Amino acid sequence: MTATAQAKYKHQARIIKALAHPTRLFIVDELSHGERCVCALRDMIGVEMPTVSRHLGVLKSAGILEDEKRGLQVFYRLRVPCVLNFFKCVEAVQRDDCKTSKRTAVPEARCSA
Amino acid sequence: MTATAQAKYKHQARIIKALAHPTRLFIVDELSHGERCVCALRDMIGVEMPTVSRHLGVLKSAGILEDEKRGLQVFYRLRVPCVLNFFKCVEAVQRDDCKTSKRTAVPEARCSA
DNA sequence: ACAGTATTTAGCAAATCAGCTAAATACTGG
DNA sequence: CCAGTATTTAGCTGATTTGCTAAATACTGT
Repeated sequence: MTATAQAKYKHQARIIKALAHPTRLFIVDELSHGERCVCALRDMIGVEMPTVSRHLGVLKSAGILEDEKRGLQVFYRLRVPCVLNFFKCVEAVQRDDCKTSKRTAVPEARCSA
Repeated sequence: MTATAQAKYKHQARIIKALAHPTRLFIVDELSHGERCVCALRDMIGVEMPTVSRHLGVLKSAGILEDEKRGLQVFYRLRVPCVLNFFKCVEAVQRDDCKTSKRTAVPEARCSA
């Protein structure tokens, strides 16, 4: 593996790693319905504010979210909605279908994410 | 967040976390071209065999890879090819486009992963 | 300016992860 | 069965991550 390839995978891993946490997946899922302030997310998730803030920071610095301060509150929203499609593929992994094998006549449409 | 929702996100996070490492991304990318034995991957990656084996184990137990032993060698292949589409979306995050904003006339096709 | 609210930053302890070496396991050929 | 090769498992150390509390920062309304 060349040095440039290694740098590429490292950068990509950082983005995927930002999604690799239950709380952050919930946040992304929730923000797919529209922007939310930190306090609203904290109420839904049920952890302390600093913890939510840190998770949001991870997603933001990965480039997945963007924020906007309005008054006292900071609102976060999805910056790159295509991450929602990750869910479809993850479900495919869970369902045990969408395999390479030809014998399963699984419609590729369901596995496109 | 309900207990069942929490369990769902936890399981999904485990799958995504399996992909969240440069070496494992390389492995997935490489296996998109066909099955490979552990020794071939080790040569390409340049780390010790046990390390490669561990990475493969992580991907396998997440349900992303499957393996088949033939003689002395173990061959790994993608079990759920849709994970390859992750790369497209990750590139979109890197490119800074595919945003929610309407002003960028970005074709959604490129952002579908 | 002050008091109060929303958020972030700092710093700590527990848990998890990544790579290594050494040892165990699985298979092949003689 | 024995020697040799491919792979996995165990066990260690250092680095990273997570969630917490306490403190700092940013803004609003009076």
